[in-house]
Amino acid sequence: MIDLKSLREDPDVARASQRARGADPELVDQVLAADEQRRALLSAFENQRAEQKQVSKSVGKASPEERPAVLAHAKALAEQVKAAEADANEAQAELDRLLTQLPNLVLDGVPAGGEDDYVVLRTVGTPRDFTAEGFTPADHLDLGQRLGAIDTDRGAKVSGARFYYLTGIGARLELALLNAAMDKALAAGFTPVITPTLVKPEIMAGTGFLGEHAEEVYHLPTDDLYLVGTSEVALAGYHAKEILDLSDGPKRYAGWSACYRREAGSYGKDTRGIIRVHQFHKVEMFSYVRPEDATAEHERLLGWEEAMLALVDLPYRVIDTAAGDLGTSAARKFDCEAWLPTQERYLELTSTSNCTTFQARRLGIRERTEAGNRPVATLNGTLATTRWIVAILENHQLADGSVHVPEGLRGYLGGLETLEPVRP
RNA sequence: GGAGACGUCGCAUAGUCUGGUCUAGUGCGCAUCCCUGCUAAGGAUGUGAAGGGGCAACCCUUCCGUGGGUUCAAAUCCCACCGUCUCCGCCA
Repeated sequence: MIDLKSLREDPDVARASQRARGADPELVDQVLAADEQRRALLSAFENQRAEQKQVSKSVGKASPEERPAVLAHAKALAEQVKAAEADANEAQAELDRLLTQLPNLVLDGVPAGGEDDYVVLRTVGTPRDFTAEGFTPADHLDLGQRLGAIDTDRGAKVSGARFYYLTGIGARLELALLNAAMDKALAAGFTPVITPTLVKPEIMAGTGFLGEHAEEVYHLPTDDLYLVGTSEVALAGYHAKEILDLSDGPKRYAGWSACYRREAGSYGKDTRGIIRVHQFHKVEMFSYVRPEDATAEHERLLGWEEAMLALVDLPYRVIDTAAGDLGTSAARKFDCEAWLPTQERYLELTSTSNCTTFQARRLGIRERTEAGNRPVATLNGTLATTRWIVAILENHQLADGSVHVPEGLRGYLGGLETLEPVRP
């Protein structure tokens, strides 16, 4: 949710933001109109209510002779107030409805346009030349099956398409990755957290995932709970309705959780292997910072992501996501994409978003300052996910189907240097 | 799953039976000031949140776990839900 007061003062910023996202700038004016309506009806209600309270109070003091007249007056007022309140509530609901449709304001410098209008900030590392090495790389599923690491057939048998088992070295590899990520986070001063993965509607809505992309989220109607698509949700909700003290610097949490995504609307996309799945694990960084520190924190989160990519020795690029491809809550987003040899394309491995005060305002997360309480800024970023296994297997494979273990991970795999196939 | 108790302004607590003077009292804590010749004691004032109006001083509305209801009027009465605790049952 964006700030109504600043929207009133300077609606052009919001209109420009909407245009950059390829969204409708008209929505801004609808919000402003609804706000005006709401304030008018609210004032009317409050004035009537104040009068009613006065009259009501005088009932007790009235003499027996006056009482019937006063009571009648009070009764009439009560009717009016009830109607006025209903009108004011309706106007408030309409404003809320419109306001929650408005996504966060994009920051200056974010490229305008849609999914393909990203800007490449840098490219790090060099993809291997498999032609020069004299063999055709196998894809991650072939490699994973030969290593006895990935079993998508049984995943489909038990749970359906886009489910999988990680077995043997596959399971160990995921634990190694996530443990490495947790260690990195710990070293950077994050508090490790294992989060709930089922959350209440208000938390899911507060993080902005029930807007346009509500279809992506699993919902359990019997209990009215949502399965999180990332621990960002639970970590954003962690301090909901709290007033924080950020005088000692940002509050940083590293969440470890399973993540669930319906992948609605991605039929036929990335159907092979474990690139796009309904359930995976992730270590996620989450920061609560003062609004003026958000941009610097965003750079720091990106830095820690790149350090993780360096640890597993993958070639990647960093992109500045275009406005139209930002989530509802994000004001800016950087993705790190690793090179995927068999598809000759880059694959998103991490994503870090600066949500400015958007989530905090919805969730009621504030900090106390001299000038009063104000919403904080929230940011998130990926440190590792199950998907990283895809890039690690493909980029570090050898001609015989074995896989070289990047040095940074060996300590988490009992010193193992090579993953050996268990079948041809 | 069954039975019961409880949920009040940072913390503690009064108020709920018997609806109106609750504009929610008191203590602690905190802040500012005063007094005091001293690592003490005392005194005064202030002390939450959200929203609205006003150039401003300031005023108004809402909030007593949440949401409904009864009533001219609800912290107080009724209903549902949530949470905490105790006991019993069941089970890891």
